[in-house]
Amino acid sequence: MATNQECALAFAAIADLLEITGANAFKVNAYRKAARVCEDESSDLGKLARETPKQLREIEGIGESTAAKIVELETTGRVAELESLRAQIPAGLPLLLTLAGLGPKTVKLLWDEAKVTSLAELKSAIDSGALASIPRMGGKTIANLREAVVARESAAAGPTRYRLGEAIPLAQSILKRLADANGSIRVAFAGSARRGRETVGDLDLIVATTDPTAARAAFLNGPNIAKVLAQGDTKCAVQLASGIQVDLRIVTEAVFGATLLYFTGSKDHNIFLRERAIEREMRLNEYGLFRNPRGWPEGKELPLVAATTEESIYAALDLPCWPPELRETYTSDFTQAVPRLISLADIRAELHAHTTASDGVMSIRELAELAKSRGFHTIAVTDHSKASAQANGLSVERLLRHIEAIREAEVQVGGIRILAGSEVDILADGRLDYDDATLAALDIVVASPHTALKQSPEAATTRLLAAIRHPLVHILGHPTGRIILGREGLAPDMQAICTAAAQCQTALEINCHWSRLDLRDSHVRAALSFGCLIAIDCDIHSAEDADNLQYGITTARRGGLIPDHCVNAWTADALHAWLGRKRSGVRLPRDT
DNA sequence: GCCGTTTTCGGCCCGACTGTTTTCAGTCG
Repeated sequence: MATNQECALAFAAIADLLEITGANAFKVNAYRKAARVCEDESSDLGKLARETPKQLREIEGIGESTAAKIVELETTGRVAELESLRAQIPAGLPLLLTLAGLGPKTVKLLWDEAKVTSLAELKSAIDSGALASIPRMGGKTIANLREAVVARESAAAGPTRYRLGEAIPLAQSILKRLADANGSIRVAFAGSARRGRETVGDLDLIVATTDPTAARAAFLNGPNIAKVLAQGDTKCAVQLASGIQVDLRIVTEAVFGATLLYFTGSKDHNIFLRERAIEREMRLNEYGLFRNPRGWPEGKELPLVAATTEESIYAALDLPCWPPELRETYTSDFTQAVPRLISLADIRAELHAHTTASDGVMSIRELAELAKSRGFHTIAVTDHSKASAQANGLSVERLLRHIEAIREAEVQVGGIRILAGSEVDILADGRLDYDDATLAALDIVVASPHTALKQSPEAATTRLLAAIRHPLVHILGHPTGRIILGREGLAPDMQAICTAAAQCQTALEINCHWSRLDLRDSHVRAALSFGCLIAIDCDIHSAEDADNLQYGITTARRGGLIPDHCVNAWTADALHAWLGRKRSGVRLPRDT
């Protein structure tokens, strides 16, 4: 079965190979866009290809040819065009495209003129001096190539990505230095980090300043810079010792919004905006939106329409101001009304937290005080169940004593509801780690998979459905168990999961830790389309985990979540009524 | 290859920086 990721990889590979052959650039772009769209698509492309292939064409960026290739991949496991391209082009060439500063034109040049077909051959061609006679191969270019080869050899295979929770603190520390520089007025990070993608390839920073020289110096003289990649008047780029590339744009305050808009992207959103500007006889670039009437004299300055804020530019284009998290291809229509997305301020309860009773570092009281300080009306204490022995999971006897301690703490702390709960393991076969009588003694049950995370999609689906349909379970915790850039986790049939979760009113969790973000954004979109409830929880083990809420919120916003569908955003009455419904003996579907 | 109140052809976003060049091609975002 072809996964969305496999479809994306196939299209990206076709794009790379076509590019090396010198194919039409728009055709190459179309394949690249198809790859991006496949990666972000929330429905299962393989399933669509099997059952309703016509629906593939309804996806923006998927046309007749790419839809046929998805069907081909699903039914035959291969794409003939990709195999044909691979037969024509040496297998080592696409890797060369990942070298810094090396693009398709140069790869083709090296292949044609120096018979370079692999990284090893490139290296020996550099060392032997064979490149010197090739047009446009000066000393500087060859030296840069040598450096890029060394960098590629020392790095792991493929380009490195960084998780959101690793990248954003880094961005903020550099922004602080820029904000402190003489003349600074505004600073911001943009790019995929601002859009909230779960991993980012680089960081894009913007500073509005009256003293560009000071901003530039503050940036280039920062700590941990391994290499300066570019240093112009308005644009600088460095590579940090950790490997991540950081780009900086230096602008005036008057154009800050236009620059922020442009560098936030996505690429596809920018193209949409610029095309919309053209339709209205305007031009959009990173310096602003300009009137561009037909017949305007060449070279004469265009009249400015808007530039200082993103809002003013969207307004001048007759568009609602789109939140960064939705500026992606999966927003099918940017002219529609913007949903009132959930935000940090909406969250009023934390429903997944651990204490020293299992593997947390805080006491019940400390947890409760932390939750109060955030203005929450409810905190749930959900320590691990007995199967999680590595996390000091609680036996039934310990759990019962823990419940008493929670009741006492609630009285002592005051001013906040402290729920007695458990993060109960979903065993590999779908049974829960406590019996029903024990679970019934709790106020809230979060059921999560922790082991057997490599089981088949079919087994995972059966397992998770059993937990979702269990009348005593409120929340399915980190449903796939994936670790970003670490492990794939379970791959259940999300359609079946969402259908059951909506029917049973069992909430699906977005686990806020930046290494999890599970559900992921595309799963949130799918879940909402089925009418599911969503929980956004920090899975608190220590106080700083509470700060991960921002990443869960960003993921929720990328999924289009509105407060009504998030149990953590409900009033205390609404939340406790929902929790109580599953404790009141109301029959819930278990076998459908 | 995709797309469509200029639709089945003919467009397709726009600019900065680098290096190799004397006016521009390639890469990148």
